[in-house]
Amino acid sequence: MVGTKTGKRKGKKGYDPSKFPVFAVTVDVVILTIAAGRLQVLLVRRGAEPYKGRWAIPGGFKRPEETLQEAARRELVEETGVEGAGLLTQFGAYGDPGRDPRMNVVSVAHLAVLPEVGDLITGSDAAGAFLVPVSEALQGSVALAFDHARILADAVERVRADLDLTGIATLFVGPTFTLTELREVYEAAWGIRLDPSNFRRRVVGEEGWVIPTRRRARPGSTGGKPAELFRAGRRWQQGSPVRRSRPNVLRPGSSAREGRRSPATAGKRLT
Amino acid sequence: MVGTKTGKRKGKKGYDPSKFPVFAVTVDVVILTIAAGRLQVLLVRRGAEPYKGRWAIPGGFKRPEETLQEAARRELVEETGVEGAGLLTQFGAYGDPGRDPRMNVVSVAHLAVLPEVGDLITGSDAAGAFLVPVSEALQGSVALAFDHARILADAVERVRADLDLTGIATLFVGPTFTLTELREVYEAAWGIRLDPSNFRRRVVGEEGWVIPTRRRARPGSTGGKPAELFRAGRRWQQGSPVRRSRPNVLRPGSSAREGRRSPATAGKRLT
DNA sequence: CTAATAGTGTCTCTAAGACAGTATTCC
DNA sequence: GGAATACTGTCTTAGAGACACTATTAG
Repeated sequence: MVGTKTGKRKGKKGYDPSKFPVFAVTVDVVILTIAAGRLQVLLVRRGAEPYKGRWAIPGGFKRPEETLQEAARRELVEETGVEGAGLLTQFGAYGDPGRDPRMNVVSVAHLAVLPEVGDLITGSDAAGAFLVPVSEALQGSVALAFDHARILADAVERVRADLDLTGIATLFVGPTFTLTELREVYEAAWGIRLDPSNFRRRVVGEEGWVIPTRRRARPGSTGGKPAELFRAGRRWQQGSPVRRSRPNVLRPGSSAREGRRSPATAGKRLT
Repeated sequence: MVGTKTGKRKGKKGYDPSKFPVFAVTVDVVILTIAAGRLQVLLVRRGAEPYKGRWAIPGGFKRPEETLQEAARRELVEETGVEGAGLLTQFGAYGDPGRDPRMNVVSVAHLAVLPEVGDLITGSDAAGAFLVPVSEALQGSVALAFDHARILADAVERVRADLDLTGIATLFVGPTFTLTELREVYEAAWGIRLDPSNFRRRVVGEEGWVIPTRRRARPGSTGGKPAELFRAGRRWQQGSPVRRSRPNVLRPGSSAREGRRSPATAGKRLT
């Protein structure tokens, strides 16, 4: 319990500016990607207590001479070997008392989105890094350390909201992509089906979202017409062409759990 | 420079778990309210350096035995006398090196929304608390300490986004309110005009948003029909009935600065 | 009375969604 | 050839916005 080497309280009015409680500050990085049509998270397995036998979100101590984002990027490389994560969005700070039994620590959590994770290394104090489906990590079939389940849940909530509001969807796909790949980002993250033709009209029918390359993707082993390859346009900096349809909550005559809407293929839950 | 009493680095692989850099952790609270039809922020004026002559967002040191939210609530009361801020949303952590010249500090910023601030006290180390229009604070006519201008800007951005996605609008109004009061929340925060009749239809025309009390508000000194008073319904827990119209960015033939849309009273910029 | 604010009714138009049909590949 | 995937075109409908009109107050 190193963190209890705190400053002393001074009277009832607060703290003397030169005496204050000290904390460790860590940066955690939730790395999300889509593989096999599912949202996956990169977790590390650590040997030492109190992590033993549990999975953790990669992270480590912030240093005074670096920003939070720089610290996140450094820890990411050190622990997992993942480099060049284009965007690191900070989405929450976690400081409940006792969340780490070893010390007083506040963790600042970041979200990184990648088209794919490369070769995973075994970092300094990580006994291994692996991709795990988000659904499994959240449903408890994968045991997470400390409050990391809550952090992961918040990260997923954030990415779902950001798909509505930002161009984060394009970070899940590579430099060129097919419209099906892009559509599957929304489908995997939101857990819904989107009509391919309506999706195409929304994205291609307006300038600035996607720029056609003159190339086509090779069909998979099951055949099919080769899909056109696009690059992301500048407009993603302003938002997203696709919006999550407003869920039919609290409608009289339909339960929130199973909304019975007559016009609805989109917004339909996946099974 | 108290914070430089850091732990020592160990080799090139990271930190020894028992030796780590120590930080002060502060919680800052951006208190927003609407007064005179404008979004206003509660700022404190502090006497001592390096604050001297500058305004600051209220806040103070987190203690190890409390959560971040508890710390925010405590500091809020101590510094401004504001109590019962229903909701404290955390929206960011700030840890750039040197952002506070006195020590290594990471600040976790919170957003509080109130229908009105009561009597403002002069807290422990605050030389006074005052309401300041957000526009003035952001345009620099009010000098803010450290990186507080950026924190405030992030807070405003967050509340704007939350108006779309959450029931935060109801926190700006009292336990009962008129539809005009509610509409003015969106108008003040988004800086747009909304059509009163369409706003009414959207909010009243669907169950669960507002519950009529049988009372009416007294008109102002300029007369007018007395407005019906409502309570907030449960549905605000799921979202908002009103959505910001998608800004017409990058449309061919219209600049982002002055979109010339034929059908548009709503979404029109305020002057 | 007039000015001001609250509230109703109705029209138009856009964009989302449903879905039938065509094109091009793999096996 | 058939199955699978990509893409096009069209119809329907919900909802946003515009706006004319009525209702009720202060002065």
